[in-house]
Amino acid sequence: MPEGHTTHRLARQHGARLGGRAIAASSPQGRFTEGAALLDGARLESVSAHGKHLLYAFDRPHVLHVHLGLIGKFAAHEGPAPAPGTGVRLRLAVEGFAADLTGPMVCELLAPGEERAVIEPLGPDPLRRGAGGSRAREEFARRLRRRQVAVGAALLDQTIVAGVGNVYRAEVLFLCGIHPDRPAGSLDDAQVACLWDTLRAELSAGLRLGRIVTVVPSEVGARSRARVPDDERVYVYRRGGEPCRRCGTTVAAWTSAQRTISACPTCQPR
DNA sequence: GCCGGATGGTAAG
DNA sequence: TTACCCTCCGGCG
Repeated sequence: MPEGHTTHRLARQHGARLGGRAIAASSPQGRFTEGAALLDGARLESVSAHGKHLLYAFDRPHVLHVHLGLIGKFAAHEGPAPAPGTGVRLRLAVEGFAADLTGPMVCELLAPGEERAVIEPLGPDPLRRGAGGSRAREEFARRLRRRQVAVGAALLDQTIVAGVGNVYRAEVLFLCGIHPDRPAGSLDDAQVACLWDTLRAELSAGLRLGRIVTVVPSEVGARSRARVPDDERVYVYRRGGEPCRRCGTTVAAWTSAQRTISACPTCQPR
């Protein structure tokens, strides 16, 4: 389930449980054997998330770069770690905790300085420190308006905003009442501000809860986000053909930026 | 048991 | 635009 809230959650968890300690690194699957050998026994200094990218700094020159992609996962094992499955690309372990990485799009070691090439192109990340300031919001607005594309496509472009995926783009556009096919350059200041503020709020909630819940709890009869049932967590994502939770209009679905997007034609007028 | 899609991204045609 | 990579899981027979 990898959008930005997932990487930031992992960065926190791994920083807390593995940081400051000597790590046992291995590649049970065998596809990262050399990298794991270079990290084995190193002390983990810090873990940081930049959009969907994770960077692990050690007391060694190389930096571990992980991108989960669509299907990558980190499984956490508290206490004695079980024997790793054959699909585990990388296990990072200390006494009492192990993190098993499967199916990542990227798992590589970067030479000193190479992290810049990963981080520099990224747009502002709504979950990074400083995201609440005016500078980050203005940077988002600048990058969004610079491009002559539909706002639905723009939100998936990691050089415009980092960490947004297919769920949050659909949900945030619904929450702001903006049709995904609106040209990004046609949005007014209030709409751009709404997008940024809503991205920050929703990704933060996802980070806190560990799952994506964008519905206002009272609208589905729940008392808090944490209590919203799994099948009522979102307004429009993957709900094409079903009635809008707000107004009952049939939710539309089509393709935008090579991915399926959904929107309510009434709540999100063109 | 097989097929296809999924919260992602790139590279080739 | 299409193909492809990575892994798992649900739907369908």
